[in-house]
Amino acid sequence: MPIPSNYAKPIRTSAKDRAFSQLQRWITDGTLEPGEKLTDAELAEALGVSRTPIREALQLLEMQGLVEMHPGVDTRVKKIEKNDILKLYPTMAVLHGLAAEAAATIIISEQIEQLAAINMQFAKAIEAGQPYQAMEADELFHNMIVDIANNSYLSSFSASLQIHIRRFKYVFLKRPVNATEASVQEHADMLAAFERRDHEAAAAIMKQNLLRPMNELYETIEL
Amino acid sequence: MPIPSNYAKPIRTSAKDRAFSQLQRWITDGTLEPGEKLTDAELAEALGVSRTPIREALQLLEMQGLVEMHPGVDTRVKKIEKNDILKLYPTMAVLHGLAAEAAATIIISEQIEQLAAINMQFAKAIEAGQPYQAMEADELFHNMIVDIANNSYLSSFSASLQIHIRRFKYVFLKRPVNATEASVQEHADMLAAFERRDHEAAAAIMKQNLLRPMNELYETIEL
DNA sequence: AAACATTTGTCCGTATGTATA
DNA sequence: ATATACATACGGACAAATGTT
Repeated sequence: MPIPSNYAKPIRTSAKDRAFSQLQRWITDGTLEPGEKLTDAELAEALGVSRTPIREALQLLEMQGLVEMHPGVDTRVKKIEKNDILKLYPTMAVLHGLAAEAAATIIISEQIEQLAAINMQFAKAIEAGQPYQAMEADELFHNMIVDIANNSYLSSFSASLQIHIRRFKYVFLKRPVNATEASVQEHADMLAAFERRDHEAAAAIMKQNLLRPMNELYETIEL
Repeated sequence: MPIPSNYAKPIRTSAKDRAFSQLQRWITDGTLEPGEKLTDAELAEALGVSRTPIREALQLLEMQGLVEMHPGVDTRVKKIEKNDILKLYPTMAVLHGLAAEAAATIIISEQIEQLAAINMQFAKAIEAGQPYQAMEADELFHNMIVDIANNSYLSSFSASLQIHIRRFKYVFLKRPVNATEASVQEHADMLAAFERRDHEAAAAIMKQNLLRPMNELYETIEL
């Protein structure tokens, strides 16, 4: 019996990893609310495992800043404030700005085409009024550039921030935010900068692509 | 009996925290070499605790990128390459650049004076040929600016990168690198930018203050 | 003030999985 | 291919610490 060649090798997923992913999702999408108490025994029963993998997952989430543990007292989902948006986005802006700058000098035309295709999906999702799909396409676009930059430290920080930003949107907007067409244009401009190997312009556009939505979001929430 | 007012409240430090700090130190200063195998049972005995807190500490170190765990196989100190310097420093540069930019608008004169005092200690250490003290003063200077920026995400990433950069120096140079007087001048220029609330200049100088040593270090190692 | 209830922290035994002979 | 040795993953019980009644 022929085995599909590109069959994903059965990644051994530990109970700890499953618990980590599940809890991260629940915290990100607001199922577990900010400030909510987390008892490991309870979560262990809910996920059908012992306390050990739950504890380990919680400790990792604490390091990621999604959970706060008070030894001997309790463990809670970390709170998040409106003001955090003014810390999350500028940090992401400089990181992705660096990613764009680094990517500009090593990106190949095939990758630029792929990015253009993703941007088209992004535009379609916006036009069709599908905010969730739009958000995913936008993240895909940014993540591909981060990957191309080939900087593991940058990638790690970016991934962590993306989780926090996603949570921010879900907690304060109850749904993915509507992306604007301005973002589509900025993406296109960025690709043009890539084509002429203009790393400074690419970085500047990338920063703008994050700081503009920040301001829009900030005004939306303050209503 | 009067109790010292600013007596540090006896922080309850768990075995896991102690193990984490100790292992992080050992990895950073090169006591535990890149690629070295880490057996939890062995470390547990060495630190006088059970395997549980060791395991937990190792998982946190893995998330920080200092350790790599291969389930069912082994756990090793993550390797580090010369090329990592070209990833570490630019990332730190944009983060600290943002810190300087943010700090510039909210820093108070008293803090600028404290920074000037730290910079003087930095200069003295260089002149006296004390590279370790110089490195510590330099870190103190940068960390104070990061603190002033008041961005927890930024602080977290910066602290993590600082560990990796320190490790890089110890692994490849076997000792703290000699800081140059150029750095002292850049620090002074930065403080001048703070005083006139010039956040753009502050950010630019900060980036330069990290990218210049990167290039010097890179050339030194390639010898 | 002291004992209690709750929750986290630690220990160690066992099961499971991987790589090697 | 099978067995064996080794290290990790998980589970459950116990200990310690905190805040409260």
